[in-house]
Amino acid sequence: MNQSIRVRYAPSPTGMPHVGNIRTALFNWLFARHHGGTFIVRIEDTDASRKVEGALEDILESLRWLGLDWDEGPEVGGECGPYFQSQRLDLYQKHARQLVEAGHAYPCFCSPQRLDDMRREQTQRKQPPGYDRHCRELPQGEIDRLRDGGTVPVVRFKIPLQGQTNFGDLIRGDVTFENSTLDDFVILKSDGYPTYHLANVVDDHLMRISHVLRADEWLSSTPKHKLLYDALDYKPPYWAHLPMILGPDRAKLSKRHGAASLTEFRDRGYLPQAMTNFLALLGWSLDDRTELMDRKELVEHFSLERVGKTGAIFGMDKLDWMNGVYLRKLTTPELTDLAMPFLERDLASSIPRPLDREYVLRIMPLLQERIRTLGKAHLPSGDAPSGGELPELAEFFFPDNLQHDPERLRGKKLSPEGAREALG
RNA sequence: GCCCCCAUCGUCUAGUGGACUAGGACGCUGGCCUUUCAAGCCGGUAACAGGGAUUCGAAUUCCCUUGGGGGCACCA
Repeated sequence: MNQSIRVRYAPSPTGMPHVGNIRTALFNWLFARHHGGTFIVRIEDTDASRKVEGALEDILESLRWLGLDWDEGPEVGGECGPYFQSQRLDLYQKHARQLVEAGHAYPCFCSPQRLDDMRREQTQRKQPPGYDRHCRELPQGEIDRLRDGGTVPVVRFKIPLQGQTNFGDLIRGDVTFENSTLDDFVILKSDGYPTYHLANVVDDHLMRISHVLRADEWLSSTPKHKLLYDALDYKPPYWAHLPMILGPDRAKLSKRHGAASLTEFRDRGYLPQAMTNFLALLGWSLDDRTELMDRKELVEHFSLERVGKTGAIFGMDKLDWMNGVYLRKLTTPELTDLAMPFLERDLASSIPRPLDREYVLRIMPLLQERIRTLGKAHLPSGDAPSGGELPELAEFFFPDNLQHDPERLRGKKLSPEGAREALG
């Protein structure tokens, strides 16, 4: 047991986790398991307004589905709890206060209106948008006056006016930012909640996180975090920014990419072992030929050194192929058990329910070698069907539905009667 | 607009100065097998973004250009 390796997956419950989010969770989990370390789940719910009902359950369910068990976090607790940031507000407030007292942060009374106007003007003049540090050097008397006047300030971090901030990244190498390009970001909002930056740094330190494995999109906020660690006199963790998973249009994965949520893949009939294997190969590889690996092999071989730097498009074709491979690895009874709920759900309604498992078991060998998913796509987004959906292929063997089939089957010689005959 | 990151087949990738006439996989495609389809097996298609530099020798090192992505909120 390596006591020093502690990593976390820190999702925000603002929606369904997509494959990019879960790939990050997977890499953290693989890294922890490979090193005999600890995998922690922490919920970053510091924005009440963006909270989505059911998102938390969806996140945990996605992790469970893939078998990514966590050692500390929701439902299991742990010595560094609570694991919901909304239950740790006093800690962040204490740290914010401490930073103000040490001269690393300051209260800012600027109104949202003023900030908005300022940004709009900067953008118009094609200047980089950023806070103008209006409140950075307010005299104490002025601060007291504004506070007494009822304005609740935010707390901003003081970025050094000169110099540069440098940090190492296990995947990217050395990265340097000019401090002049960073602005005095908010660490504590006026409602008393911390922003991501503060909460993240405070918690990673308090939870003794050794390695921060997160998506590339965070790279440009890392200098802020580094500065925060320095100001707090905390030792920063090792950073490893993972290449992003992109949509077919090469852009960051988002809601409009439809089929990206994990539970949706589950509902369409993808196997968790196929999903895990496929996701592991997005940004990581073992060598020049090994592709099919089970959970145990992935844990055994995973290493940060073999994580790439290039963003990867989430390509459905290969996932469909791989799912078919895993489907074929199952024994026929195993497959039948997994398939029954999907058939009950997706077979034409004209076929009487409940389905006869014995019959399904008999036709399954004919289906197993050609299916790619267990269910049908139900996609409003209109994704192209994979062409290997079990219910569609299985309908051929249910007489009630025969009249609809002839065109769909490429084998023209085989009659439905012949098919049933072939079954013995 | 500014800052940061990245750059090998359509896609996922191997490759860390010579073993590269650039390897594997998906996809596409030809064949075999097979009563059909599929699966399986065998084969084919297809890439080092461009330009300089370093070197006896660059996919591999450096610089520039171009391209792509990400970030720049009292969101994470």
